[in-house]
Amino acid sequence: MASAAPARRKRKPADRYHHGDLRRSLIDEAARTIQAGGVEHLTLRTVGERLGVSRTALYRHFSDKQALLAAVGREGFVTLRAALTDAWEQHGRGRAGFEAMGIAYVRFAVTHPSHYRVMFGGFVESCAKDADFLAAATAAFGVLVDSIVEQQRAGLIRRDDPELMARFIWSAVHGAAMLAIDGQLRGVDAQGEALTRYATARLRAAIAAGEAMP
Amino acid sequence: MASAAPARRKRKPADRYHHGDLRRSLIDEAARTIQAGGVEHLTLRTVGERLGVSRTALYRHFSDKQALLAAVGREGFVTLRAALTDAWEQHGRGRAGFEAMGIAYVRFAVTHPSHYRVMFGGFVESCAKDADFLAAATAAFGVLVDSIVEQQRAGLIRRDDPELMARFIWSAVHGAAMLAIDGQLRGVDAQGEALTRYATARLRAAIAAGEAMP
DNA sequence: ACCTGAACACCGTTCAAGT
DNA sequence: ACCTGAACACCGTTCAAGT
Repeated sequence: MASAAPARRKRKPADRYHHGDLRRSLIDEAARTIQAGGVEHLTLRTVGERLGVSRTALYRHFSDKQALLAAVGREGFVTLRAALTDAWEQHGRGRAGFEAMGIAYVRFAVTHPSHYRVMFGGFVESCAKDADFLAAATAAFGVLVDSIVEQQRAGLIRRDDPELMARFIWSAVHGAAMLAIDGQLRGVDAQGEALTRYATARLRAAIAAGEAMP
Repeated sequence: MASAAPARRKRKPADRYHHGDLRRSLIDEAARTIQAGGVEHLTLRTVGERLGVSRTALYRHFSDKQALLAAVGREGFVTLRAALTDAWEQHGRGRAGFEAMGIAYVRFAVTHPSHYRVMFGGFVESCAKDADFLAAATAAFGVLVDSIVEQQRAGLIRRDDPELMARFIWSAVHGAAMLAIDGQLRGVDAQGEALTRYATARLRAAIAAGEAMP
């Protein structure tokens, strides 16, 4: 990353025939490229070149470009899940924690826009194809569902179907994140902070405890 | 569209040197291809071939592929705007109309998933580049803002900043649409109907008239 | 003005061959 | 097992040339 001379690869340890952990390196390099220039700038040739490896070496570790993208997306979901869990637990697993989750979610999207697009943009064709990708996404979603169940038990929010509630909340926050990323929020509030604040406040009102709706 | 013989183009009227309205045909054909197989299946060569035209003829009408996609996306926003206006007006410009707008929105996305993705997927690079695209998107958004202002005047909903309220509502509905398109809503409710119904009901509660929040 | 055809600089992917 | 190098079938885009 910080190496200045591009054509130099003559160090002793790195020059062995077998690359240390090429799979890991490929994912990292792909993620870096995507973060820097968007998915459309990711080419297998460049990523191989940057790692000092043939452009077909990748096929030992991934079935095709899609699979590499799926792996990148999967890691995004792992990171997102960690961020959500953190927010929820650091803020007392209650109303404040729930709001913090929403803010953390949008912040993740805004700071990793291209990564976020790989996760949701449909680049991973009918995600169902990649089991790992789907599992990571489901796990991230699970954090939200769990927090909803917990709040229901504490009498903080309505007792509607937790899955349905989670989808609704996710929709709203995901939508805010997308609008922020897409630059639809021009001028003031380009980062979507005001929108996120307003959205979490209104969502709280929307799901406040009351009679259940079966 | 219904022509069976592929290699036959010898009819008298269609054989003139100048194509009738190539720009229109290009947009239509591109939209058709996208609807059928997704954006990634759109190639300029095929679209030209299908119209019986050189693959470079397109450059007389669009600066590049991006510009063609922007035109397709623009038309999507025009259609969406019409659908929203219809729903709003056909259902009495009130609470029912507002709900109908949400349902119409998700229905548009679900019935034109690939088209919807072109509009929001970031394929049109930092949409700001294409003025027509942006104008059409803003116009569609305007229908929502107008309906909010009208409902505020009628005392039906809170008097928060209409733009902010519109962004919040849009976020929620856009998010539901994306989840439905992405196939994240597997099994039951694959079309997102239950989610949309629940979302509109909860959103109504979220923005119900009350003390304003400046 | 509008369109063509050849050419250019790229892609992802395959496959026999190397170590 | 892991990687290479040449080859294949594609792209979008350009540009001189045709009508």
